[in-house]
Amino acid sequence: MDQQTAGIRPNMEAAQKKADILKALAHPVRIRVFESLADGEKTAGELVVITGEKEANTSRHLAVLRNAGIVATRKEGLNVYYSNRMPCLIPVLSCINQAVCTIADEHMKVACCLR
Amino acid sequence: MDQQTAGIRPNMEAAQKKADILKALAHPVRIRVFESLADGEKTAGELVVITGEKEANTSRHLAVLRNAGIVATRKEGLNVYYSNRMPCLIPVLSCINQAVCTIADEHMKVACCLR
DNA sequence: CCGATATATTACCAAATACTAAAATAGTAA
DNA sequence: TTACTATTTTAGTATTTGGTAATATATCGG
Repeated sequence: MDQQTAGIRPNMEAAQKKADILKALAHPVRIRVFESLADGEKTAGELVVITGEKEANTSRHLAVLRNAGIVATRKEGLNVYYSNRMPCLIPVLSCINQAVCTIADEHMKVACCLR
Repeated sequence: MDQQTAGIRPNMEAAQKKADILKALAHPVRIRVFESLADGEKTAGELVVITGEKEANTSRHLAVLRNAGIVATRKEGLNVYYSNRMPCLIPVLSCINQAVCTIADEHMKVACCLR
């Protein structure tokens, strides 16, 4: 059945997988986490500070990123270090930011992202 | 309060906006719609066929894309034509696809995206 | 006006997601 | 062992999202 469906709608399965990655990134806390990992691994505790969220909440968001395969973890002593396992997604967020700016510019007629 | 918060956590507002764009894309039906608009505008009816979903459901997904500012609409007679208003997001989906392939390769130890 | 067609919206329910407090796990060190 | 720290998990609830059927809106051709 899966193969037949795939024959009829070849992009369905792929679209689902892409959606899974996008969903994993589609939360402000997870975006902030992921962006902050661009310059190197950080412990869960450091990420709690960066997000400004409660430990449990940050931990759950980290689990989402980990389950999606976007970040890797490494345990050292008491600490768990998180790192970016999918560097190709960094430019994606820049593109998204461009889109945000395009929309903002159209809405407010002001240049919002000069840099 | 918003400005103070922005001072403390400068990326929060931006992260929220990026998340809004990502969320708008993070659904297989919407991904398929958006990808199919890469080669030109299509009517809502054509998109219903492409998605294989019920009209009402496709329409709701189209509304999500429209509200996010990702697609534009143009009415001509009875038809509503949808078009990509954010072409910069097309390469984003290629990058996402790369990520999907990376993860798939790691999981099954098979090259999945030779195309 | 009418009926037909294309699209959008509403109302409703089920399922998924987000946040919190509390408990559990795991490592370290005394 | 006990105590302490870092992190994760569980359980609870609240909010959001997704799908469907029914209804509504809009445009065209008589």
